[in-house]
Amino acid sequence: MNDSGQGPGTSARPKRKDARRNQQTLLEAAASVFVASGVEAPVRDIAAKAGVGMGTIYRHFPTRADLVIAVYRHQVDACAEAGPTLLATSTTPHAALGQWVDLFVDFLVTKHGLAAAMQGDGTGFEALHAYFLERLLPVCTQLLDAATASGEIRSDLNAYQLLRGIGNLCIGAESDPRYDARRLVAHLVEGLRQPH
Amino acid sequence: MNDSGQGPGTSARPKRKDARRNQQTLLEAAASVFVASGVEAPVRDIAAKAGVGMGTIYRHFPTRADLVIAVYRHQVDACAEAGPTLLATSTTPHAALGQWVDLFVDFLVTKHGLAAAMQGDGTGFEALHAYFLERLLPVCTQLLDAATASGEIRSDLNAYQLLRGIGNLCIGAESDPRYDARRLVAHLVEGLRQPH
DNA sequence: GAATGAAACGGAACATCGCTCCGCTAACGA
DNA sequence: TCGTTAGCGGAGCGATGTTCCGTTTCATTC
Repeated sequence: MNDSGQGPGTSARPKRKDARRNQQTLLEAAASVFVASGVEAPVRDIAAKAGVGMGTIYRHFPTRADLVIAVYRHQVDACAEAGPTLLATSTTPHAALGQWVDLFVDFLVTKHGLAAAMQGDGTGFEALHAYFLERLLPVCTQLLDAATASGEIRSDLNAYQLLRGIGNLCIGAESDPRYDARRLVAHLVEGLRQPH
Repeated sequence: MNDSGQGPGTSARPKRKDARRNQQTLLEAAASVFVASGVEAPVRDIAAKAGVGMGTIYRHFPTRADLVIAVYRHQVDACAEAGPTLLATSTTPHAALGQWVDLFVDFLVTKHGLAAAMQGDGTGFEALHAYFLERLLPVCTQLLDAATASGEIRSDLNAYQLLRGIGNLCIGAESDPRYDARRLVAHLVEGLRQPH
């Protein structure tokens, strides 16, 4: 089930050479523009950077969210796969959870505007939210369950709420030196130990 | 310094009767539209609801943020003033902090999109962010200092980071039944007790 | 190596925003 | 009453996401 759930944009590889090349060019251009201007950069900028027309973008990625997903798919997958690994190699489930959360936060904080887009306020990024959830919710659930079972954590918080809380805490972290999302998240995770 | 820092939009009351009436009408229309469609509702909708032209809105409130501030000024002020009161009447500073945070969260969660707008991602709501900070940062600092002095809290988190974290956690809370911002914030505040 | 059908492209065009500008209206003081 | 001018209204501008369709280019067939 590793590659079957691919969303639109990267699922069926196009037949024609130019189409495949354009898709690759677009992914690279988008990644570059995202780094420079954030995830909410104008679509025109990405098209210009890639040297293609608007229509080409929307042909390959019907939605901006699809493009964002395609760009970050590998990293999200890596984060998802790190969960079980950490659980197996860490000293305790709680330590594994902490390290995994750090991984996730590092990912979000270094992607300009990604956290904000992910929580989508009707800006057309709902698909992005759904994708993150689909990939990371099972992993987070597994880690949380393990930590709960080991008695290290006593909390009525489920994985969805934790994930969402972490995502929220990361919003705007990349553009505000006074704000340290990592520390806030650490405090939140620390709070899991106390019941209510 | 309580009323001197009033922002644009409500400071100098206009001379002409129609202008004053329009300002009042606009505030009511805006409040109504904010409830129905959220804080990010199109300016045109508010103008239509108030039965005035676009120019009239921007004459009274140079920026969308100014309008939002004007609409919620009273409630923000009430929240700010509740801080010292709670500190005086509560059993412990930590209890006061908890109650005050609950107040703040309740306010944010019941205002559609306000939390998201407040953290402003360059959508022109920076003034809103600044206003909240100006009003609430001193109060939060006072509460946090008191709780720290009483030894109930040991944390290197400053008031800005706490406020911002709370604001972030409230984003999207009003439109997602699976997400309970109050509980997340409670966990965060609980985490303040643990150093690092 | 043409011819041809379809896939893919490009960018003009449309809808929707926030916000500005300026000709016109009507409130107010003399 | 009447002139001044604060205030009004909404067309218009620039930016943005998205769609649409005529044109180009590839892959296949003869």
